[in-house]
Amino acid sequence: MPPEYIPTEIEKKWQERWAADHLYEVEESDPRPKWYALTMFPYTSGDLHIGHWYAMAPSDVHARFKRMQGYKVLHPMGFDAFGLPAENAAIKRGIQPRKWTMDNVENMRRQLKSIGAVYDWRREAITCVPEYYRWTQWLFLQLYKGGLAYRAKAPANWCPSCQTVLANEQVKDGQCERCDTPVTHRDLEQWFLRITNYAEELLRHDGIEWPERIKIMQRNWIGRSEGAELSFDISHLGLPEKDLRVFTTRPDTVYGVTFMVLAPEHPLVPALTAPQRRAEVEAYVESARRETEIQRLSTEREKTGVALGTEAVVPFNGRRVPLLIADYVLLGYGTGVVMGVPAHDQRDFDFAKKYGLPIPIVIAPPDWNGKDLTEAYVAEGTMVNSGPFEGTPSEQGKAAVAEYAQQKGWGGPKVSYRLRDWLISRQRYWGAPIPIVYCPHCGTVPVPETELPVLLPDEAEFKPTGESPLKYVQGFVSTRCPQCGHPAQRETDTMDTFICSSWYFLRYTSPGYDKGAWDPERMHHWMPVDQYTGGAEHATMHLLYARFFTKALRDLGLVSCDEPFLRLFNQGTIVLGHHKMSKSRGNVVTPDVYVGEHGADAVRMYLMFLGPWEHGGEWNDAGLNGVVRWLNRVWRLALEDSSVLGSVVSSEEARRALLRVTHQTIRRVTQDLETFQFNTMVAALMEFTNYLGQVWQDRTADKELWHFARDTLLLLLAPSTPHLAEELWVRTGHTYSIHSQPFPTWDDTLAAEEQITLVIQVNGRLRDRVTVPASIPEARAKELALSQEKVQPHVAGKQVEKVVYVPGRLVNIVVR
RNA sequence: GCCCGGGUGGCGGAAUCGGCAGACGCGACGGACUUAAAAUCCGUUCCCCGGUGAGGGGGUGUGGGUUCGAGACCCACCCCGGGCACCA
Repeated sequence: MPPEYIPTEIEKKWQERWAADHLYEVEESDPRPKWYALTMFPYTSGDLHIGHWYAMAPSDVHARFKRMQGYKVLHPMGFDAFGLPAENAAIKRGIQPRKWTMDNVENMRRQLKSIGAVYDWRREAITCVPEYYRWTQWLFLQLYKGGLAYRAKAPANWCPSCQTVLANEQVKDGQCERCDTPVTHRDLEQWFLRITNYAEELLRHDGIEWPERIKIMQRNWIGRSEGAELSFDISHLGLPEKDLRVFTTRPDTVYGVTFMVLAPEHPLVPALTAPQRRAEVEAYVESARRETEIQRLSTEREKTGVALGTEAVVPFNGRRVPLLIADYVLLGYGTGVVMGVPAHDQRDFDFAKKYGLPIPIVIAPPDWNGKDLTEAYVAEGTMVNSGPFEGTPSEQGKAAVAEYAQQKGWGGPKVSYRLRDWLISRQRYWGAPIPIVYCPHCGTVPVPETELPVLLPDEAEFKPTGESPLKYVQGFVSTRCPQCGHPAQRETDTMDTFICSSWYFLRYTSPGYDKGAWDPERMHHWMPVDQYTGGAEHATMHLLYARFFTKALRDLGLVSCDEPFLRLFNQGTIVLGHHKMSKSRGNVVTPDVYVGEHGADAVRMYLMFLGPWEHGGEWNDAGLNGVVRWLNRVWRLALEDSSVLGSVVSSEEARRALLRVTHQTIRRVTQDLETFQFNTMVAALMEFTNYLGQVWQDRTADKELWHFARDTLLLLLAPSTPHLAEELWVRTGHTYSIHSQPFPTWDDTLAAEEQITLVIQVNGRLRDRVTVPASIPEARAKELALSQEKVQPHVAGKQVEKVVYVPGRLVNIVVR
């Protein structure tokens, strides 16, 4: 009787052995080619759920596969540890955020180790420890010195529940990305990073293999529009500003402008408001400010606005047009002012109808009969009532008008982006303090690098006041100006945690390095990341920020690559009750129970077998049994006493068949691993096991051949079920460790089919199948097909029109 | 509204370049072993007609089309998921 498969025992044993032998620690001096395999690090929520495993187990399998293929694989792990939940725990349960977070780290590290992954734990990075955020602050200072960080007062997205501002990327459908609370607006002095400087480069995804979907999302997010900036004269109002500039994608319609609309928050609104209009305008501005993002962005709502009582002059035709404000105009896009062309823009059309403004047609539809429009005509046409451009096709008119404007000094061609600068200030406690001091004499002064880190004080009141809790920590706020030594105050906002995760992949290359954020040589050695895996929900947040950071740091001479992540794969999400698992929602399934019962190997395998990795899906453990049963079969089969095969002389045919199936399996498994098609890889391994079971039962393999096939199975299993494979490898008389063995390679000649099933159709309908040599000549195949008994009734008495032959597949007899 | 994915048995899913639809597994049903159960092993399992056989017909969201041949390609539509959305 072979011993029983007790996963928990062997898993514990091998995990300890691998750690003791430093099996998965990688050194730069290792001469093998490098492979940097990275999985998005988890947030320190407290418990690893099955969704985390779904992200991490298959990516570890891929990393292990690369390892066996001869790469030295850097596959690090760490913790995204700053963030609001730690603060909420402090408020709710009176636990200090640091303690709450570090306890979670302890627990999650233990859970992560149970996966049996190749993580090199010496390289662990935890973003909330001073040794890490010291360099987060240092990087902020480099960006500041490079002119990429600035402070400005602007209306910011405000989450009333989180009591902090949010970046645009963190607002989804007008709601806070974290807590789904409707977002409002606040005017605050905030720190921004100039991601817009990189808009054009971020649009290009040169040299990186990313899913098309993610690239499209990023392109949509950046939102490049070509058009013109045109100026409208307001010099007659006697203000310091002599013109109002607008961005438009339709400069060809400028002769149709009949009004202009400013965003209610536009700084020129007070100056442009006529005294008799002031009360109404102020009331409107106030109501617009109070609206939530959702109300304001609703496209269903009727357009509202008020007139300022002043006018601008369209320089192209001298028309005087009224100035208005309306909340459909956004301060943050373009110049915050739009030209109203009611005939050729539906929003302007609706607005003009409501307020009784004229709607002159300046782009004639091809079949225009001179009548008024019932809706805006937004398609191409011929320019009419357009001065020197009369008769120009509108498509050409766009560039022509922009060009003309440039000559006349009324503006010119312009590209505009939807992307805004990244707002990084947060009125929260649990984050990296922004290393800035405000001095009454010297103004905004960066903290000297030698004084970093600016330590986050442990004691703070977590009252949700809308201001950073740090504001009330006197010992933190009160400081001296690094320049003049006079009493000064520290910035009390902390940084968006997405800053911390914008460079963690760089820190992994040289953990513990204390002369900089990373060791330039080691960073250069490992970067860029060869394979990144993680959820698609980060398309326009983390993935965009990390690319921006890399490019900005490259321009500051700190990073040696243009892109951080060469290849990207997005696994799907495991949901429960149609919701993403999250601790706050309370729908988490912990893997610990399954691991305790069936072992990590079975859970790893099952997660891969569920379906295509990119799909994710509803969690259901019903099929786990099947994987457990199979692994037990593998166990028993591998440990069968092969000495009983000593007398077997396998036939040449059986020999070739086993070799063929083995090599075909190596090919299938290898190709599936390379393309992340884990589910079909598992199926291939199951089929191979079934086949070997049959071979064993029939005793058709001699001992040597059996050992070859069995060992191949173990080697192919090694990335997926590392513990089981190791145990069986050693038990079958091999030397530890299977994970230092090369991955099997296949021989196409041996894998080639000798016999094929030739499908015989009549008029495309299956009538028979015959087994024939793969090399069968076309004439013979057709002849064979026509002579088949089952084919006869379907061709008898009919005219054979033609016979289609697809080599290696089928013959289709077309009859009439 | 616009832009991406996707829709295949009771379930998860497979199907290379247009060539045997349903691999692999779950579940279910039947059987072997057992005093019994668990475990294990064997068989059946898309639907309909036919006798439970031989055989035939239908079938990959719906309706058309291209083709010797369509799950895959084209057109129109329905549904589901994701992204963007008053972006001038």
